[in-house]
Amino acid sequence: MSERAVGRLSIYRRLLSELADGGSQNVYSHELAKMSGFSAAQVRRDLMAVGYSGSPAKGYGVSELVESIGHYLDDPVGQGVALVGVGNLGRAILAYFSGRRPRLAIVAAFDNDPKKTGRDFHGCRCCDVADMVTLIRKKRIDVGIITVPQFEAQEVADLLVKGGVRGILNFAPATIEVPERVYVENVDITVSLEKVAFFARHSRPSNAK
Amino acid sequence: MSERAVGRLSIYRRLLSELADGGSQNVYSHELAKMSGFSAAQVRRDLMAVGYSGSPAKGYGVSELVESIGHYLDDPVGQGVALVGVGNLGRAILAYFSGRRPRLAIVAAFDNDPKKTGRDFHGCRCCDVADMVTLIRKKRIDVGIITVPQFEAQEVADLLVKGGVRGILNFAPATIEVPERVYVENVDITVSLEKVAFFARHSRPSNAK
DNA sequence: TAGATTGTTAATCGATTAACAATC
DNA sequence: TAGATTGTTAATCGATTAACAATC
Repeated sequence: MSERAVGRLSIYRRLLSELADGGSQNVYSHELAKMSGFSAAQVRRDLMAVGYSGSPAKGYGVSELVESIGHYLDDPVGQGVALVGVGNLGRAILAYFSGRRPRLAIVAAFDNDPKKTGRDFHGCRCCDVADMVTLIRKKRIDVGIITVPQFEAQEVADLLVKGGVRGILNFAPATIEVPERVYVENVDITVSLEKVAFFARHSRPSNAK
Repeated sequence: MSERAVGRLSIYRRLLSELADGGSQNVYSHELAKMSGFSAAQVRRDLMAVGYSGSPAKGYGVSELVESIGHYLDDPVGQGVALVGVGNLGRAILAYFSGRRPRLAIVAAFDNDPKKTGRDFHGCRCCDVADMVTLIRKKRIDVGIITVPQFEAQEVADLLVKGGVRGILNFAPATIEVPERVYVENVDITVSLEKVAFFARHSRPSNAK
């Protein structure tokens, strides 16, 4: 499955959860298409991939579909996440994920500022970066989030990899080098803003992501 | 030019600036390839697109290339940016962009919390959302950044569009509807984290973005 | 010149879209 | 049945990669 497809599944899940909260039982592909901005054919192909079948009469069952996507995306046991760098951005992410996904929870936060270590941030204890490798191993953490300044990112990535993390979400504006087996997703806010500024001036491409 | 290509140009510019700071005069495509993670052929094609030619003998001139990319990406007059939602994430972005890009500066911040309005955050005055449309028009703001909670995003987007913004960078986990002429880029942290978690477990695709 | 790099075209690859038979 | 929707294949589209002549 492609990176983009996984991203779309994640979006469908959010939309379906909202529908479920609103009391909807069933949904058609063209309705999900309207809400998500993707084509109806795209939606059908994606849902087919998760192994849940709809019916021409009723479309897709909302709650069953949420469950199927969960089966597909989530680890059955659950994956622990470590966040490194408890600045404004780090705290924003901690606040947002607090208690939201039991199967993908931020279970440890790290910083090297003694004013922050030992304290709790949005229900997550902040530990010293010096203890990171040990704690990642102990808590069997699988995913790391880097929210430190640019020139500390590589060092943090090395420690995460040393601890055994297999995926990294990197918010630092830096290209980090990791072994091939480790998956890295870069979220570079400068890049995103410059893209928006550019296409605000030029006639944009399709735009529906 | 494609969305991805613009993103790559933004990354090249950051890398080239770092090279210039380090005193480098020239750079070869394969060196930029190594640093960025893209292929050398890709780098050459991208640089060709901005209209700057290298030479087989010396490669590309670092400072000239930074300038050429700037000519291509940046508006000659400069574009103003408005940020809406001065929470942790909003403040992180304000701090990061403060004084960084003169041609793409955040010139106004908005919130509806009276505890925040009237104060300065990282050199940017926070105004009331009620004054947003007027101020966007007055300051000729071109780009909006949405860092408000999920269910306020559409309302904020409507106001940004009403003010005349042509591009929106949306950090809220919500699909916002805007007129076709407005370019929207969504940065959904949940989607990114779920992607990383998924590919941490499965053998990832190419991974070089 | 020889060797490496650039600019540019052709081939490949993958993802999206369109079309349509099967299904309720 | 008729009509709409789903599942699935074929056609299209675009971007990336590979190849190579031109250049220093």
